[in-house]
Amino acid sequence: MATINDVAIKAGVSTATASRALNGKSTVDPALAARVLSAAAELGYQPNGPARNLRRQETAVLALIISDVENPFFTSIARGVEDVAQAVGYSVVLCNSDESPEKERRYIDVAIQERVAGIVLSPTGTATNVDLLTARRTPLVAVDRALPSAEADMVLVDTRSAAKQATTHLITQGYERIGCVTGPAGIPTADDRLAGYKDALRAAKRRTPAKLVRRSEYRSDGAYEATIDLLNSPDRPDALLVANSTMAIGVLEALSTLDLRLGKDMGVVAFDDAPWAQLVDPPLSVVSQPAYDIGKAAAQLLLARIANSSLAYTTTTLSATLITRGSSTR
Amino acid sequence: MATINDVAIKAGVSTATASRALNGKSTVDPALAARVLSAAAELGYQPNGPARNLRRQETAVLALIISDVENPFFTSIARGVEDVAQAVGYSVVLCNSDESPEKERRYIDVAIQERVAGIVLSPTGTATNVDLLTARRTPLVAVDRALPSAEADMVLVDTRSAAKQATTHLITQGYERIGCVTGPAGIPTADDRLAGYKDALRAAKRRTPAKLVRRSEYRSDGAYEATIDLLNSPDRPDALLVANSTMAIGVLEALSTLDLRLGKDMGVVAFDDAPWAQLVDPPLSVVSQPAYDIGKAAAQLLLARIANSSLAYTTTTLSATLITRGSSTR
DNA sequence: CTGAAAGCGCTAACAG
DNA sequence: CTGTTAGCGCTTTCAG
Repeated sequence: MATINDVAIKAGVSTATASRALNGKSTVDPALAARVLSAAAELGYQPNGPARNLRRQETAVLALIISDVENPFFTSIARGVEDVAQAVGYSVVLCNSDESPEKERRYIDVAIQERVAGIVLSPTGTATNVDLLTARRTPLVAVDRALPSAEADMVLVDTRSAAKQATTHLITQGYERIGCVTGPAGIPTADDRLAGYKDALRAAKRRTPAKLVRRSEYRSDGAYEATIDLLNSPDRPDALLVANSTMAIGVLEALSTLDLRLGKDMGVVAFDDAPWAQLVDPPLSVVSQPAYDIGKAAAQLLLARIANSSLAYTTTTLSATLITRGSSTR
Repeated sequence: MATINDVAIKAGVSTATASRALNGKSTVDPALAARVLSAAAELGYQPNGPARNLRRQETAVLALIISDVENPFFTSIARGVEDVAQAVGYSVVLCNSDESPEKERRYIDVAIQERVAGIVLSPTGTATNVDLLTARRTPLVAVDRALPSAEADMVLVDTRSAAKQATTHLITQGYERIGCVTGPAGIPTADDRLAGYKDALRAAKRRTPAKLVRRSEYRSDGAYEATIDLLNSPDRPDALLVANSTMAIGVLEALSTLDLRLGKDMGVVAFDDAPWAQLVDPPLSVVSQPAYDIGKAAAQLLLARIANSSLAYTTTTLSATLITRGSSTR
């Protein structure tokens, strides 16, 4: 594999000049630069990234560690990050922690070892440990879920008030016994959405019976089981707030299993406007989160911090939007 | 940031010994090794990846370049690749080419420059150029879509015969005028599925009117437009074969816009068993592809080739399964 | 079993 | 504007 030295020899210059020419430094005689460039092209020269990174002590790579590649919410974030990063010449590598603190931990290690310029992370939960990152002053932006330590920028969604709003909507629509299917305790979004749900019931002077709440992993099969269990309980709810779109799939499957009509027998509002939300009958009411914008904002913050590490840490909170469709109307 | 030299000094040994101990070489006095390890822990030592990679002239990183992160088919492949790679200590970085040959090209360059150990690629189409890779003998496995050059392993699906089978099913169900909504010309899967569709019509001695075929990008909005156009044409079909699940969303939206009943007015079979396929009413008939297994097989082939570059190139073809549900029954 | 020393490919002082 | 040279942090001969 051709090295910069090969290019230099072929162009009849020193490696330093070759390097300068290849990197577009202005301080090179145009004629020499042209020779270098064509020599490089002829040899099919590709710079050696590790060598360059070692020497420069920096890389133009961002790591994006997300908790579930199969969730459209996170892939939208990924596109936001990617678009911003690409525009300024950074590459993005995507890592899937799969809601597993160990995998997350391993990817954080890899990111440190590869000396990425910065990390966008959706923490798996309270077990997330970013001490390594803060100790090393690796730029970090947390998305979707807050980090206990404030040593990072964060881009969040006002998920609690959105949950409250969605629940209030269900109340207004005349549902009497509203339940909630949410994610595991310890995941901020799961807890916040549950809290918002309770806020709404409290504001409406309703009791908030623990019997109407179920938790499971953020997965459709878990949500299916949880919903079946909930709907078979003596005090079956007549509406549900569901904490994400993956879970919504399980919930809707459960309704189908039990032959309950969406909207009429069971009002449903779910977080995340999945691509299929309007295909079910009646269409699914959702809390739409600005996933792409989250990714964009996160990448911008990260790049800003890479450029200037002394910036104050910020928390950006974006708004979610309730979109009411047929599934929450009788 | 602590280097291996700091660790060595703290442990009172040479960097060579520190390196050996850290890498678990057997030829180190256990007592010294222990000293090194604890020194490393105290200093929070993290190896410098670029330096190691530079010296070793190899990395334990695989690149996975897929054409659409938002398509569940590709994210399933990603999980397959990841599970196999993780198990043997390789990391996987995911790159989203977004069906764009330029982005794909850029990511291939990045992968070469970072000297990844190997690449799993779902080519964007005929424009894909892997000459750089073959010239450098970078191990490469193509998934989902064949590469013209045979200088790579491939893991494919018998998509043409699956398309034929699906179309034959629609014929058997009594649909008279079967159309096809597929992807852009030049993308092998789009062309193969169309070819399989034609195979079936020919086998049934039916004419294959070009009027019943529409192409668009592999996206829901494109498929929506294409379907509206198709269904507004004088010879509206009464059934459709749809080339992937992203397009299926657009097709189903179009049916809804035109107030056509799925199954009854318009039979539909789509490729890919998306998570939501059973939620629509009636449930969507699909051609289910073994995406996770594709990823697994691809990673295994890639690792085998990394270990032994002289292996013969292979093409693995997995089978897709037709799953008939309500959307293809009157 | 351990240490000294070389060198992976590149960039950035520093001279000229 | 160009060349020489040092060295990024690590692994790996090669001696001892």
